[in-house]
Amino acid sequence: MEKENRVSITVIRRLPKYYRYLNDLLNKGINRISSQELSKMTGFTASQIRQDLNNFGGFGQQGYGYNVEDLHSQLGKILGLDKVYKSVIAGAGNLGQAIANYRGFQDAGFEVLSLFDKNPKLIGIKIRDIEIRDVDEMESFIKENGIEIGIITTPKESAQMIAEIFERSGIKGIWNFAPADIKVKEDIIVENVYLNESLFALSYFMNNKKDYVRRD
Amino acid sequence: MEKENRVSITVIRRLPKYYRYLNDLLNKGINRISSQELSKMTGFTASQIRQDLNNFGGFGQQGYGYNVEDLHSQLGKILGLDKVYKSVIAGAGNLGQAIANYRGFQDAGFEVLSLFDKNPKLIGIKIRDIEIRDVDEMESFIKENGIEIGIITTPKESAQMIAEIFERSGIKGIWNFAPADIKVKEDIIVENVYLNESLFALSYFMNNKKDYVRRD
DNA sequence: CTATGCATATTATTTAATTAACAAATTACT
DNA sequence: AGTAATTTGTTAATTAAATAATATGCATAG
Repeated sequence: MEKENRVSITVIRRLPKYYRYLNDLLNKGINRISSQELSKMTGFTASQIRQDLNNFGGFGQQGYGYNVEDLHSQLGKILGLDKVYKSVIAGAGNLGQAIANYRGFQDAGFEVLSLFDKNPKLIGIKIRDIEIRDVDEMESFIKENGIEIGIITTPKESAQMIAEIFERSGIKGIWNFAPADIKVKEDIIVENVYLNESLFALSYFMNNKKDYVRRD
Repeated sequence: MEKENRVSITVIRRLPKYYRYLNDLLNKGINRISSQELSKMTGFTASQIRQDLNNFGGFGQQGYGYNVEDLHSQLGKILGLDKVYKSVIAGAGNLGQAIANYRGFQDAGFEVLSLFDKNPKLIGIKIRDIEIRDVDEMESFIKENGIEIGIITTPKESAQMIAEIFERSGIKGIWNFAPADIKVKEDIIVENVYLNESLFALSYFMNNKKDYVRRD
């Protein structure tokens, strides 16, 4: 029961990409797609695509391919995008505001209920109806509103402290933009976005073109 | 000559992490480190760390370990961080401003010379001495100033158009934040930051804890 | 209603990545 | 100085991932 066949991380990281392309197809009104066509779009091999999808069940039909709408909705369920998540953002600087402003997240079911900051100049300001509150109120806000996701967009010096508030408040997942490792108890899911690491990789490839293979 | 032993992407993506930890050690005044200690810090196995580093040469010493300052500087060179890159940002919304504001990039040698937008309300405003200009001037600005890196923080609808301006202007690398695949000629390095994919992965793991293994 | 071709699901194979093992070099201790 | 304890570089073994192959089931055309 413990070690049921877990889906590998490499597969999981590809799912959002499939989802995005299926969404594009849906918007174009295309309702049928083969793994071969998906391969051309995504750059992954057809074989890999079929294997990836079969981790979660046989969504296709021999001789036909995949139904775009069905596969899109199935992947949405697998990714948990059929639910609505309540979230808060710690750090109301440009990055925090950028995330609060981004419609794409809202549309995918990630609702930002409040931003928090310690800068008195920011407190009280609203970003698209979302109020910036004092970080001292964050813990009680999270508890009272049943917030599940905490987003860290503070400088790295504050990241751990914020993470601990999240932990105390019962947050289930953390989306961390600070270039620091945060330590919280194991059952909290932490997804890091290390922008500097991405930039450094760009820099590396610019200096070592031989190692570069384009991946979308 | 063509297929000299290329370093695998998975290795390259770990280098920035090593670099970051070494930087931390440097700031702490620690001048010696073993692969085993690095393993504890980073979560990678000691064996993997030694193998990764040996792709680029033997930086360590048997019985001693690695000299922090030396390894840090070597990795910096490998990543191309010993140079200064001139860059511009297309899209002066919150995200573009966040990047322009972020000292960390500046410190790593990524200099933002200008932001560009089509919104007349933004044009002329300065972010930390960096002026926002009309996107119509972008091509000539890039050419005149020898800009090497173009950063895309526009909505996805404009991303391809911006990428084409970058291509025409002789940009060498593109850091793309728009959730869209951009098509440019093969010798331009493209590094994508797909924030929605990261968020979807977080969502997946929150719904499928069994598949989650923390990776820093 | 049947035959042909298409495209999946699934298994086998190959390739890549990770981990383990160990000889050689160095440090640190007695 | 001599010996035990470290710790690397490197090769070998193992595990994981990607690709290829193939049998099966549907769709479509006549």
